Amino acid sequence: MADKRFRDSSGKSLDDYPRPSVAVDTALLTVDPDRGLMVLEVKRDNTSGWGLPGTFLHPNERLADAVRRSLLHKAGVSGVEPHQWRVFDEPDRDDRGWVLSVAHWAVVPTERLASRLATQTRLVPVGSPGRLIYDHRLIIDAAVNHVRDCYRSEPDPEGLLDETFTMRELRLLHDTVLEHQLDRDWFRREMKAKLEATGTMSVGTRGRPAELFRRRSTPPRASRSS
Amino acid sequence: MADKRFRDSSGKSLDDYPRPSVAVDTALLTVDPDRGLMVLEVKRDNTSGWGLPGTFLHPNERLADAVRRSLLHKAGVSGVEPHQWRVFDEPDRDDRGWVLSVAHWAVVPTERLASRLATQTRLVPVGSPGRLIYDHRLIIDAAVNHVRDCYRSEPDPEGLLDETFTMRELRLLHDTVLEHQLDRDWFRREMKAKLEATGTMSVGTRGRPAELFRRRSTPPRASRSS
DNA sequence: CAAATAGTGTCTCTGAGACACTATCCG
DNA sequence: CGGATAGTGTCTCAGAGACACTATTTG
Repeated sequence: MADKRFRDSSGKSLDDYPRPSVAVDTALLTVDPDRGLMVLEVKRDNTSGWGLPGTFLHPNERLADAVRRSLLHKAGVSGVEPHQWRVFDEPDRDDRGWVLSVAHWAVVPTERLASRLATQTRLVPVGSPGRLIYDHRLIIDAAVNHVRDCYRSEPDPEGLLDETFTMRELRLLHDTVLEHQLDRDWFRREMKAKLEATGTMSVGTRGRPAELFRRRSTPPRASRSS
Repeated sequence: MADKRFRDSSGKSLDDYPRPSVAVDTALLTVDPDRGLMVLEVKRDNTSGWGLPGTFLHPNERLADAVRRSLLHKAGVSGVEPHQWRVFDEPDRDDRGWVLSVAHWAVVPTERLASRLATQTRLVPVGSPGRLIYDHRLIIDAAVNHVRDCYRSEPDPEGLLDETFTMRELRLLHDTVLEHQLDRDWFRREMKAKLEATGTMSVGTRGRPAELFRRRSTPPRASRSS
């Protein structure tokens, strides 16, 4: 990249142009077994209403780090692996000035939200996110589409289940994400090839014990710690 | 978006943070019937070597407009509908300072490149783009993958052919883009349902005249992002 | 034992892909 | 006419989906 090739025909270079502010906004989803996909919203300061968590990019900060910081500070949520979506660049989308927003999405197991700031945040079904500005509704919809796409063919790609799980647990999760019941036989055939058998069996479950599986040994998503 | 919700816990607001420079870089592809997918590179000022065309975002400019401007000024190419890909945000990726780059891709019919600045630009096969910096190679690869994905199921979604065309012309284009010969029968069955028949026939072609088709009347590409 | 769930075998029917045949142009 | 391409009909075989049956647990 480097060098002067960005000088335009009038000879201007890097420092001659005003710069936009850059922000990140994130649709953080989770799965409620009963209510389906849920999105986290945060109370907006000095305003009535709710919105997606976001923040301005700090100097030399990575976008993914800004996302994690905003979720931690605004919602008390950690252990997030954000996915970048797209940049919103309408010049007048923010009345404070020229602000580009890089939209992100992420999914976490519901347990990760146990620590969330109860008065500052709320979890609502993705289908009825309340009154939000245009951008934010698009981000939620894109997040939902992405997650559904992922869960159509891969076993729990976002790691919402524990390390090992039964076929039934996996299928019920996919049922919830995709909002319709998947065929039991097809699901087993399709997913078995993409999982590792552990050899051990579930105990204490109703009915015949089921074999426990684990995700194919892709290093189970780095930075999953605290 | 608006409002003070971006103030962080220390009460800082929009104007208190240094801002990054924002640039756009574009992999502009075209199809050479003999050499396959080609990418346009521009000579870099004050440096030996070639790179993808790019520019800094002007005040209040849309990203897509910056892409069009850079392609027009640096390569003499017009009529481009850019697709946004992703943001490169490594803090030290540019040695002039903190520069975010929004990568884009686009495809144009080869005729559009007739006007290009011959000494300033070159067209090279996507498989051997020469020595480029890391970012740029990724952008080219992503562009190629996107284009191939598009052409797997939809008839000439990027509008590389004229308004009407024969099945054969369409299939040869897809063959070139996908780099393997598609089955004639399958291709016809699959694509016919997604095209409009014109009723008129090709003339002057070798063999039996073929029916001319046109793309389904979707308004021929309004500004789409993402 | 009844209910619930796991695991496996098998049947069917659709649709992708392959092939074949006819039609119609150019030279 | 011969070569090339268009257009359409038909055959086959794999795989999705449905169904059935057995196994093994809990209550």
